[in-house]
Amino acid sequence: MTTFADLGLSQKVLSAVADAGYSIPTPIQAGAIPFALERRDICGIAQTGTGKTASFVLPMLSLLEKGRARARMPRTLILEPTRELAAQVAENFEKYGKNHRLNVALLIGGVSFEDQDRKLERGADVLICTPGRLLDHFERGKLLMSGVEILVIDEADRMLDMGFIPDIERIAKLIPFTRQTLFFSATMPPEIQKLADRFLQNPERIEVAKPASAAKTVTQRFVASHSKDYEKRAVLRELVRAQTELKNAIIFCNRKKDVADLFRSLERHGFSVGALHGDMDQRSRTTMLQNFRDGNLQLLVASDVAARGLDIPDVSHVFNFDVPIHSEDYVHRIGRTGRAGRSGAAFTLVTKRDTKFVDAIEKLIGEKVEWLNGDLNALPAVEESKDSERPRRNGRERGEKDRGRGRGNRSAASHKSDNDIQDNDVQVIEAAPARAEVLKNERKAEQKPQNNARNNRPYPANDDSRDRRRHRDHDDGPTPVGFGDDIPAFMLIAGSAKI
DNA sequence: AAAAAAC
Repeated sequence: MTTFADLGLSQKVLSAVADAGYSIPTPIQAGAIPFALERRDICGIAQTGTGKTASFVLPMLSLLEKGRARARMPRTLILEPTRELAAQVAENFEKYGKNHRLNVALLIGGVSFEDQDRKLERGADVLICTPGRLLDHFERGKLLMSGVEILVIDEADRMLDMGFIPDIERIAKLIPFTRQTLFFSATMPPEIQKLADRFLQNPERIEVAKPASAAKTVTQRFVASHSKDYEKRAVLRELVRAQTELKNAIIFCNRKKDVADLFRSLERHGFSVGALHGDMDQRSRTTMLQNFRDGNLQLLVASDVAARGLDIPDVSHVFNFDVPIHSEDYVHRIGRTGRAGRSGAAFTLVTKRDTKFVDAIEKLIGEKVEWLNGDLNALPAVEESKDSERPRRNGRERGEKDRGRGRGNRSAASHKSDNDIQDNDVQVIEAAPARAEVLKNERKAEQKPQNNARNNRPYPANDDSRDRRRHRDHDDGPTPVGFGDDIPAFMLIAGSAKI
């Protein structure tokens, strides 16, 4: 059997790999590493979860042992489609490069130029970049690409989706054509093949089988829901609470706004939850992801920025709050669970307007997905509850009224949009006649300009009350935002004070 | 019906 020692990697690399606990390379690693070490171009067709990153990081480390970087003249360049992926590759260089003295610079947007400039000035052996920030540095004259010996283009199909190809072409023109190019893509449709032909010279093509199709290890279920957001949120909460084996979960929404809304709603309902989408500031993105990885957050509400490539081991559940519009995204999303042969569960909320996307998904995965509690036809008509003649005006959960812990008239004006979300969650379940008003509120909330400070930082970065909150009884009802469990006494007296 | 990425 092939081991890492058979691939021609340097001792320094081998020892770091051994320290990380690996001895047997994955197929893409066994296939790509020997050719990469011979300075051949590579066209790798591999999905995430196949060990693709190490298949270029390890040989690059070996090759970089000869020579040193000069100021503003990086020796190698790795292009990634998202900031998180770039950061992840940088972590791989840390891990496997611990016996090396290489300068690695992570050039991504959303963070200050200063540190990045300093690293470029000092001479970077490895640049790991998102295209926009790299070109930004280049245009500011901080960077010469004429010394680049190895270029890695990762996730090429996704780069194409995201419209990065013109940037990539531009960058490639700035690098000597004598370079070595390592090109990776999860899929190889004709337009990607054309790209590969342009960037690569006599490449060695390595294609690995898809990891065991998600259908095998992931239990998939559709869950019928009415289509209003507050109804979907209620269905989701029930679904999450009903899971006995839930360790942690990613909840996908199609839109950034819905990520923010659902995050706030879940947080207010006492869940241990984080959020991740591309309009959040980079610091929050990094913190959220780290906290989720570390187990400090149980749920992560995310846009498709988290659907592919991010290495979050051991996610027990995936919930699709929205049915993805493109069926391939469904496969990527549920691929976040059931990794490495472990079992996983994926639930998708489906409303009447989603039927054609659901059909496309079933066609793509080649099987019918079971419904959890009956399909859309079994969906009861919108419930009317007994105390519907008394629509609630504040954010108190059903059954909470005797607890003396309502939010009173707090923030009636100051946190309007937050209250709208809360109220909708509650009112509509209980009070169908209040629907007209609720709809009006929802519309108002939607028209309200986005409050950036709030959206970008769904919670204060160092707020450790989250950790305590996850141990709360989840049926406790809404938590006043910003206090965690440390609620000032005066707030516990219903309706006592305006804040 | 979207998301992602530069300031």
